Parts: sequence; C-alpha cells; structure tokens
Amino acid sequence: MPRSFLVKKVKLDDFPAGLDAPYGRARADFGSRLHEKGYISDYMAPSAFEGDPEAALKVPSPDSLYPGGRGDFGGGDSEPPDSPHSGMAGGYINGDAAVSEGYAVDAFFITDGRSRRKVSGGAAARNLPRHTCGECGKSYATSSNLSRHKQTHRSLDSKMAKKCPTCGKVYVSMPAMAMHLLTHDLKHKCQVCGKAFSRPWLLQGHMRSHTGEKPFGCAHCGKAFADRSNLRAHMQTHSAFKHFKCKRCSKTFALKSYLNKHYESACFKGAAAPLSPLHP
DNA sequence: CTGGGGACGGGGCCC
DNA sequence: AGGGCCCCGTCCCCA
Repeated sequence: MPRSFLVKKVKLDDFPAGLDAPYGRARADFGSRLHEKGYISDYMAPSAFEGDPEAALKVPSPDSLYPGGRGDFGGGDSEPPDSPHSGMAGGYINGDAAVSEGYAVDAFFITDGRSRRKVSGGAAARNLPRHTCGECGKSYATSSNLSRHKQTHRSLDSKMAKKCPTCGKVYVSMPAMAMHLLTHDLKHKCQVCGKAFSRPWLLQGHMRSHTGEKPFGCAHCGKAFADRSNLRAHMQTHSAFKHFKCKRCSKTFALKSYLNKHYESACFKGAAAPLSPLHP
C-alpha cells in the first residue's frame, strides 16, 4: 500500500456538487463516527498503535489532525486526494455497470476513512444553535432529537422501561423499543426467494445477491462489493497495520474478526478463557 | 490456521 | 413518529 494512501487528506469540494445531496450527510456522519469510534486509526501511521496496548486504545485528537477543527477540513490547504476515480471510468469500476459514480465516490471516503465535510444545509453548516445533552455532551440539530436521545440515559429499572412482549428485552428509550419491535415483524419479503426481512434496506441488500449489483467499489483496488460493511472490511485488508493483537502469542491481525477466530483456534485450545484482546 | 468475502441483524441518528 | 440510511458486529463459507 502506498504511504500516501495513509496520510493524505481529502478536499471534498473537489467532487461534483451533484453528488452532495444523497451522500453529504452520510459522509459527514461517517466521518464523525470514525472519530467517535477511533477507526480513524485504521488508516493512520502505525506508531501510536503499536507496542503499548494502552496506546492502541488512545485515539488522537481530531483537532490535532485537522487544524480547522472538527467538522471542517482545515481550510483550503488540503492536498488533493489520490483520485477517487482512479481505476474507474465514468463512474464505473472495472467495467461494472452497476457502480454508480455516487457510490464510487462514496466508497472513496470509506477508503480514506478520515474525510468529513460541512453538512450543506444542515444546522451545523448554518451555524444554528445545537442542542447539547448535559449528560454525555452529544449535540443535536433540534430539541426534539435531543429529547429523544435523552431517553437513552434512563435507568433500566426506570418506570419508563418497557419490555418487548415477544423476546422480553427491556428498553428505556421508546424509539429504541419501537425499532426493536420492528425486528420481530418480517414484512419485507423477497419476491425471488421468499426470504423475509424486518427492514426494507435489509431486503435491498439481499436483492443484490440476486441481481449481482455491487455499488460499493474500493477506490484502492477497484474491487466492488454489494455491501458497504464488506467494503469496509475489505479496506482493512489494504491496511499494513494489524493492531488486533493476541495477548497470548502476540500475533497481530488486521481485523478483529480474524483475532476472534484466532482465539477460537489452537492458540487457546485447552487453555483458560481468552485474555482480553487489544480492542476489547 | 489464516485471510478474505458474502450475507445479514440490530441499534443509532437524521430529516 | 416514521422512514431512510448508516455503522458495527457476527456468522458462515471458501481458498
């Protein structure tokens, strides 16, 4: 993997404005989640993530990486990225007609893993006041969203807690409860094989297995995937950094799932329960 | 045994 | 409140 792949910043405004509408929010959201979850480390220089297991858990401050601060790209000084269209022609990846330009560009942001942009038209972009949760500090565009979020801070033994009549799971947040109830209602049925799903997008993803559509292309090697999660996992295989480490034999893995598999393998056969991995 | 990919479930957040 | 979209994680299969 070329070093530049790991360190370059992205100037999103270089991309066609037409791509903004459907993907702007997703990209911004993805970027912020990368910071929240620490996955930004996947595409960073390895030094901070090697050796000391504690260090591996520390996520560098986004502000230190982006002089412009969170939610910005640090002004117009960003280097142009490796072309998101490299290996693609007219929005196609490896000649795969199912790959839209929008998705191809979107995939690039997964590739880069650090991209973020101002949400055009959003409250943040317009500098509107945000509604911040006093308990965890998360902020929301509307008081309504904040109110909904605050439900998640209720105690499990709160009077507001409700139990799922089907499986008995307890929820303190009514939106979460409503969401959960949907998982028992498989009303989205595949017309091809009859398999049923609780969510329309689960069916959409499933349909790709019938149509062969692979809208998520890897900007690094051009390989296309039907599922974004699978593209993400694939991107990790491009990373030279394996920061999931077996505590017993010190072997390292690029993906947590590989480490988990390793724990189930001979390394721990006949041994006590696995020690906690680098990333618990 | 490891690496990689396909398929999918669940929950969070935004509009 | 509902719909849509997203990410995280897991299971399974195969090379």
